[in-house]
Amino acid sequence: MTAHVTEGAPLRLFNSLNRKTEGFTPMDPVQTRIYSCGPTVYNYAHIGNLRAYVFTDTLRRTLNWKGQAVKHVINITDVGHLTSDQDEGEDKMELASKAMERDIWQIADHFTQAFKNDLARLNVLSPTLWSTATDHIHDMIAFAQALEKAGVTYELETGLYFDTTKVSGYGALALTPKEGQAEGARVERVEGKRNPSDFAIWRRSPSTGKRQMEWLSPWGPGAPGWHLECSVMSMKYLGSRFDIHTGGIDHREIHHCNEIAQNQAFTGQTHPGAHWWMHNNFLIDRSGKMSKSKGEFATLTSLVAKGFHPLALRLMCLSTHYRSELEFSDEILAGQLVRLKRLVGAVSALRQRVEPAPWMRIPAEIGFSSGAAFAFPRAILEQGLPGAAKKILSEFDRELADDLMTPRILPLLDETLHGKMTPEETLRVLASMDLVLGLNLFATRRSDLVLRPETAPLSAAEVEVLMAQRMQARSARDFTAADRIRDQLNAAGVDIMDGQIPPWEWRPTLPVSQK
RNA sequence: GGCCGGGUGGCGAAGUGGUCUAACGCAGAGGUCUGCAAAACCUUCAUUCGUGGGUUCAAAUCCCACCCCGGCCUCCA
Repeated sequence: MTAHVTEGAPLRLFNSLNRKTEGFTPMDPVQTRIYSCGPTVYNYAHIGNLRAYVFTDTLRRTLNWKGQAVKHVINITDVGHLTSDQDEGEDKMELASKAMERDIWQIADHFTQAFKNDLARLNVLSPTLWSTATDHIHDMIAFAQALEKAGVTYELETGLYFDTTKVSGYGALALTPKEGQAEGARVERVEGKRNPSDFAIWRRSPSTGKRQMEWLSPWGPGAPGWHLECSVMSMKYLGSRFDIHTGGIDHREIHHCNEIAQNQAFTGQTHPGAHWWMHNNFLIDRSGKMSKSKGEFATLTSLVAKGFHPLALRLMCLSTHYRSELEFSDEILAGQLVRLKRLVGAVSALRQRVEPAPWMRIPAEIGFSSGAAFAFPRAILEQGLPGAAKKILSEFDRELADDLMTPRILPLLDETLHGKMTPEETLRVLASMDLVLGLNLFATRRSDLVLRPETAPLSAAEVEVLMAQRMQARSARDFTAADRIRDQLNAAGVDIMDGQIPPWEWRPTLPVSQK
């Protein structure tokens, strides 16, 4: 086999460290190492959480598409962290455990599975490795001991703390001056902390009670600080220096600064660990349903219950650059679903006109990838394509290479469909693009995207009965009766499409019901 | 309060000095098709870029002020 590197525009990625878009050069010429901050599994992921993994997946697929294999690690935080700095020391995991009347390990397992299931529904490829925090407690203790030995820690009643003045350039990633921050403005101070930015490495269990999750340590029974696990697990699996660390933009100012400080103290070097620190922006819901603390938030499951297919959310995420805020509403999502239905419908129509061929196996095979480059599948798909196809693919490549400009890539799908290529050429171009977009255009039929809203007043069987009655009326040219049934079905959230297969479909539920 | 980022058509969203009378999608409008619709397809849809000043031959893009929105300073994607 020839080289793994595929020709194309040089990949440029935005690095939060210097807030600049830089040319990407992997440390290992054929494999890129990526670590993504994963969820704390004390509740279901809301759709804003999920945006982060669609971003990470797009990054990873882009590297694969451009010829890089990836070693991708996502962590699962199954250790509870404080809901507040109150002394009770109740943490999210413990609270969930009480609320659901199940032990904390069951809680973690339940929400871990739910999270992985959400990612699968969004067609997010599995990472090379899932890394669970509780599997690495002793690694964390050893790491914390090393920090202690390096002289960057101090002990308080509440645990072991990191002295952020002991590393040079603390907080550089945050771009904020250490002075002028209003410590205590919104937070209860931890008594004895030397600097406002100091953070816990090990949280000692309160003397008043035992946590469900606690471990013995040189600092007494307790639990590791949240920032510790990412340093430990990324270093364990990807080495003390790796290529890219991703996370939500809310991690940029604190969590990742702390992680960098730990990495620097541990290695005794100024290198932050990862070369690129990349952050996705938030998904904004003006209706205020993105706040877990208010108890109500949109999950993928709640969208499905309204009749929205998960891939519509994926398309929605891709319609905006990952560093921009994305406005969310059911209406916007409904628009994305329409767009996706049209794309899938167009692909299906083209497939009717093309003889089955070996290359058609490629889209499905990608789903099993745990990090391999897409050089081979791309070569198969793109072999012998005409100049027009090469041109549009190179534009696709150019936009993708420019810090993952997915919003400028989506129009190329339409351009490809409207182009002058043969059906097979068109499909092969789309298949190659979909290796990155992950919209699953080839394995999905329009009817797969149509889900019955839970609030629908009719069952599918009841709809079929009414459809048959309407068909009978139409045959008898009794259009008054036929239209009455159609009105009834429309009111029940069913759209009728005579002459199509299938001849009707569910419409997602929108807040203010409209057609 | 401090520090970041943003405000582009009905909605989402590209565009950061001239090719912008501003990509693309959704919605809307007109058309083809249809018993009529729907779906699909075709056409159309911002002389204008939060507000007010300024710089420049030239600004959505640079500068200043103001208004609004988001993030971080606490766990959070």
